[in-house]
Amino acid sequence: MIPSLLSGLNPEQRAAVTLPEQSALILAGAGSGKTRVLTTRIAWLISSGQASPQNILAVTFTNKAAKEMLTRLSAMLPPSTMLRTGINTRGMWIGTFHGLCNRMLRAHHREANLPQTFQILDSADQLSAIKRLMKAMNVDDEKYPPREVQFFISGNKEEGLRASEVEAFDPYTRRKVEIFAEYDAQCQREGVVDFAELLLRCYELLSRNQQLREHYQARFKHILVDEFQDTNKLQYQWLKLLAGVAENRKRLPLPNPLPGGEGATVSLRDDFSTSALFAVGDDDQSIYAFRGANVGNMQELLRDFHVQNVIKLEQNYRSHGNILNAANALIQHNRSRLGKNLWTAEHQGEALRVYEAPTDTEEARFIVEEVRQLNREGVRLSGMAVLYRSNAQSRVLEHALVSAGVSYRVYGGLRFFERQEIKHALAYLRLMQNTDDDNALLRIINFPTRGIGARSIEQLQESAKINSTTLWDAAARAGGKVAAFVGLVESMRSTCRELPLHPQGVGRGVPGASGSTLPLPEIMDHVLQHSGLIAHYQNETGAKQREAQERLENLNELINAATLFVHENEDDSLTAFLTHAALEAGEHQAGDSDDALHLMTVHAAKGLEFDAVFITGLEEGLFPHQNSKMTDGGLDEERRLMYVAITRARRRLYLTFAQSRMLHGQVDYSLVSSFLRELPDELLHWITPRIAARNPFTASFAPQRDAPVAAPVPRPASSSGWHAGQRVFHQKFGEGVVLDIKGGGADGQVQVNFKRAGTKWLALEYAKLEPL
DNA sequence: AAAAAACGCTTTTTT
DNA sequence: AGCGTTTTTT
Repeated sequence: MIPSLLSGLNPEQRAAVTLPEQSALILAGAGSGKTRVLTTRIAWLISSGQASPQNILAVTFTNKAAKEMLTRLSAMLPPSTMLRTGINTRGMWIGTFHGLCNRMLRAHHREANLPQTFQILDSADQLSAIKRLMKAMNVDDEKYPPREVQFFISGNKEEGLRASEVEAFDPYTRRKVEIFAEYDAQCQREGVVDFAELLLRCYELLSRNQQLREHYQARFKHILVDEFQDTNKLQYQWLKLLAGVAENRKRLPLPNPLPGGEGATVSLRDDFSTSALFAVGDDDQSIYAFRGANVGNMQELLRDFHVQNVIKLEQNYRSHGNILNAANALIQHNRSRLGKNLWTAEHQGEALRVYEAPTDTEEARFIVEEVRQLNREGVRLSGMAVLYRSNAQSRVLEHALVSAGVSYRVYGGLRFFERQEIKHALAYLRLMQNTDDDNALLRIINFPTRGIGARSIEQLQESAKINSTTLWDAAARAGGKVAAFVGLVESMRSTCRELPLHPQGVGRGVPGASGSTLPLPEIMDHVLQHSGLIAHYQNETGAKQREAQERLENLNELINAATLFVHENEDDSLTAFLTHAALEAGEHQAGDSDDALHLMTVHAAKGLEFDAVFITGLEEGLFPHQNSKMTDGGLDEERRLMYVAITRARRRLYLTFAQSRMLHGQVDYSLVSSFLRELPDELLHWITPRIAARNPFTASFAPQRDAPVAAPVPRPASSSGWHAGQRVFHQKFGEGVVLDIKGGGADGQVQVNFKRAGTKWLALEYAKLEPL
């Protein structure tokens, strides 16, 4: 049985899977069988009797990854085994950091000082809560942009800091700290937690409650972490705490000298942690530094856990040689890597195809053509992916795909549970369940409109403030239309009867709330009908009718989602569903079975693979993104992103870019991405003429001149010898592209986007621009 | 109070 | 360009 688990693994993979019960770091390159190693490790621990499912805690970054791990595990631990030894996957805890923390907080909500039915704020909810608070505090939102405050709060929480712990040396920061503190107080009053709070609260729960901490430390002897390079400081602290590592060396120096003195022979693991941490990651695929991921955790891990076992998985099973070589060549431009080079036993395969389009529309058209051609040649649509840096780029692609009749699916972007109509519907449910949720109340008190205007709402807020109660309590004391609203929610609540507060056991799934509750889909249906949401959209006419129709379909889909949820989950309570909606906003997708082309951002593509991949918009300023150049190490992160993109492809890879692109409502002209230039020439096959070898004056997009032979150095003293989109060279600033021209003649100016120096206005008279 | 129009702001990536 | 917010109109 065990041999069969290990068969087919290469020596390194096998070594990783069968490591002794110690902490380890597995440096797993793209396509090196990372997930396989992780799941096989778990299966091996269990089937060799070293651990029972209860001893396993596995952390992933996406719900999708968690699900896949579970699926693979059930396949690895055959049913017969499961029956004979009573093994199933139930005892394991597998999920995202947020999911696992949520689970712990629900189980110990009392100890964590939370209502059992606490709600989770997504980023948008959080932002509106902050805006509301700032208004109440009379904070100038010009001086303190709510987005920045949100970033400040979440950023600090992800560093493990509460407002009281943030160091503020200037008045500006001090004010933000005040808002931070007030915000937390407001969340506490309203019984809601944001994403970062889930983690921080769980961390604090474990660190303050010795009994609980020891319970979980004793239980989870094996902690396995996927995508370890993406963990932030707080997540790492959480892992250390759970694994029984002294969480803060500064305050809590390491374990007392061992009995027997320095040379005592006690196993290392017992010294530094109570559990074995098995971390799998790839520093080259760290692409979430922008939201606090700390690659440095890999180094810390080696130290804190005294890791002796570092195993590199460098054999790639996914891509052809040329693709890997390109990836390797690119990533070598990054400094401070742990060092790793992928290789493959596969043949070189074909060269990477490079295409330069005059416009983004043309780029899209080309891609669609190639997709169709490949499809005719037998490549399934679902085996191909079009990747882009930012979501905004999908529009043009979608347009081209629609007109060509190619079926496609966009991943990410506007998520199902983030649509307005869905959030409205969920807000009713949230309010019914937790009347303290002011966010939810404000969202729906006048939607659909029921004659409660800004004035009345202000009065409610006043009254709530004076009596220091929630808005709901204030509303309950009001009369007129507000009273009618309160009555409406009350009546919906009593019909659905989610009232009984069912106790939740430690670490156990919660069965649906006793028989007194209406089934979830019926609750949903009832609320949609009686809240007036359905009627509201049905009554929509004119220009908005189409949109309303779509919203109605989405609301209908919400009922389907609830039905599906009830079927798939043991805990089918309303709370569980609302949690699902907040934590897995992107999971719900209809029509999974169709063969459709994949459209997604590069970020979203991590962990996936395709026969053919298109990396689009390879333009300086877009990919690498302009903003990345402002931040330290930003360009390196962009390069890792490109590395991720390249390594998604199995057999064929297209790299495309456009000279001009409609972005934010105006046409942008950019140079080709520097990443493209970092790839070795011999790996590239230019479908359009290669840039470096081309004479710009003969290229299709170059200015058409009447006398191309004359004037080798055109001094544009005369009117517009320049046009937007033209490539130029400047003595000091180097290469650039003309963006705009102001005036003609001697005092004319041109705006140029320089590759190195950014965008500048130059006087034509002095700037000796040369065409390129 | 609701709808329409004007304004202006952003717009990288996401659990 | 699209979206959310604010102002104006009905």
